[in-house]
Amino acid sequence: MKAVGELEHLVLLALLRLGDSAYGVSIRQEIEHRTGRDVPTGALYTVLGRLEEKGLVCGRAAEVGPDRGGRRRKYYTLEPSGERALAHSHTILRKMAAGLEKKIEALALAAEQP
Amino acid sequence: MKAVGELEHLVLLALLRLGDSAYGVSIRQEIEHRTGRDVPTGALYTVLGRLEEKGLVCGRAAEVGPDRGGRRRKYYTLEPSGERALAHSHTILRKMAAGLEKKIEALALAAEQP
DNA sequence: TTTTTACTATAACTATGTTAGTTTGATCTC
DNA sequence: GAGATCAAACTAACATAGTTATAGTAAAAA
Repeated sequence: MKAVGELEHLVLLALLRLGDSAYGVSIRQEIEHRTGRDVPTGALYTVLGRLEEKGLVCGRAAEVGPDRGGRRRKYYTLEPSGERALAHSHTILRKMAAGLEKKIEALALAAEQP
Repeated sequence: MKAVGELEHLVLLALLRLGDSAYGVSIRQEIEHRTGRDVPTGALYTVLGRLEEKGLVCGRAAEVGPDRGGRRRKYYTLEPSGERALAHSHTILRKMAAGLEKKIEALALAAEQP
């Protein structure tokens, strides 16, 4: 099985987290608020489109628009193949980092210092 | 700070693990044995080259050749900026996956079933 | 009817990953 | 000492993933 890219990985995690309420804006916020990683909106929609093409996620337009103004949301959910891809990539990284957690945490702390 | 790619991430983790003894072949084996992810040798050398260009790792040719036959090894070590990049990418992923470990493990187990 | 709000979309580009080889330099066998 | 063969690094061309800058859609508010 193929491993997904870095941003794809984050988006799949966001979908797992958000469940029913995952659409462009909420996905973006979830990633940015939780990790601080900037996700340009264009980047997000292109990866969502590619994940959909690959059959890893499924997107459907909402019945009604947002509370005030605005285009219809498009909600995304994980497909079984998306769950597998996520689990696969996650597992590879976990295995490779196993036992290094302390070291990596020390590096992260060191990087914060002036 | 920029996040590194998926294979770059794995290579940086391998360097942290292997310390002094990291060169093309040992890096490849470390990743494959530990995770099962296939790393074509060509792919590995191109990412090592690119990580070196970016200043995240430092490569030096070994003084002597291998035990029997063969071209000189080129040993790689992490530069401070490489340690920071690794810690950064690792932390983003960790934050995004925090609290989902059980769910992801369940998905991984489900994927193994027939 | 113009502006503002809330959202999705995309083309063109840059960066990362892969494939299918080639090259280098040593040692072994004859 | 002329291949064979081993251990390793390298490369060009291609494929996939990520980013930028910008545009489009649809509704409510002014």
